[in-house]
Amino acid sequence: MPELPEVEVVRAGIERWVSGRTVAAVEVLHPRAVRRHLAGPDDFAARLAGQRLGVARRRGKYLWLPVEPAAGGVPERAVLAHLGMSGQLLVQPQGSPDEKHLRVRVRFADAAATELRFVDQRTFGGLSLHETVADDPDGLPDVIAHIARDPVDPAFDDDAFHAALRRRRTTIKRALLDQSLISGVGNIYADEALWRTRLHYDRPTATLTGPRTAELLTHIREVLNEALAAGGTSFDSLYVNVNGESGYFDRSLDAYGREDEPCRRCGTPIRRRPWMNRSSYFCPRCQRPPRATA
DNA sequence: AAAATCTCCTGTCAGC
DNA sequence: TGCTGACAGGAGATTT
Repeated sequence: MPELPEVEVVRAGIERWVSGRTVAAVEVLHPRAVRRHLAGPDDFAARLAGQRLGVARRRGKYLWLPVEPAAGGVPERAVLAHLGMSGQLLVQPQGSPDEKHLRVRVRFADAAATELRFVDQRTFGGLSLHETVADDPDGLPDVIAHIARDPVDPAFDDDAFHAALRRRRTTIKRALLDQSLISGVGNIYADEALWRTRLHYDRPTATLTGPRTAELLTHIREVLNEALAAGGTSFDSLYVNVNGESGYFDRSLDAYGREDEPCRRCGTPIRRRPWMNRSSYFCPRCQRPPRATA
């Protein structure tokens, strides 16, 4: 459920409360939470101890903390975090009761009486330590080099995105969820952006014109920025910022989760369709299905 | 080789 | 009351 706006809210909280601090000790309470760290939980904890963490960065739904190099220069390692479906990064007072699904605890070597906690009910998310892409000033972890830039990144290439859509033999919502084409968009904001653009989720990407792709990108950016301003979207208490608070963008959703409720443009009841082991919400009048799909 | 499908995981809720 | 199954769904792994 955390998509770009939710992860960005968390990133900002981590930057404020964690960046610049030095790790004292790491406690892994569930090995699955560090499974992407192939050398194992003990190695993860040992390599992190004593390291000073730099400014928190984000690409799409991934966020990371560069490990500050001892001798200056660009970072060579970074702590990568992905929230998966239900992951939370919380900054909590030391000694406050452990959360039920606490997976990793990071203590710091300073006087601030807070610690970083990774809490994850479904353990789809996790933490890991990686080498960075050579000479990357932000310390991009090598394992996410294949993740495309996200649409709020100034370096996102709109024309290249359109060319990629034309080249692909797939449908638009699949493409929006493909993080190697555009990152940060998940099921909720894909449905919202498609509704705003009046595009059906099964529209073949090869049929999109330049102006139509441009419109879609505009709406994607708008919905992401509006959600960010609202502190993110939350349907339950699973998505929270580092202080445990939920955003309120769910009140502003036009399509997602609104089955049988009237379309805010035309009044037609919003429909839900099973789609790729999840759901697609759309207005059957504003978002007409493509003519020639099988 | 690109595209589609499978799979991991735990909790909630509807229905009986 | 308690069981069952559907659903939530990101993204790497596997299959087509």
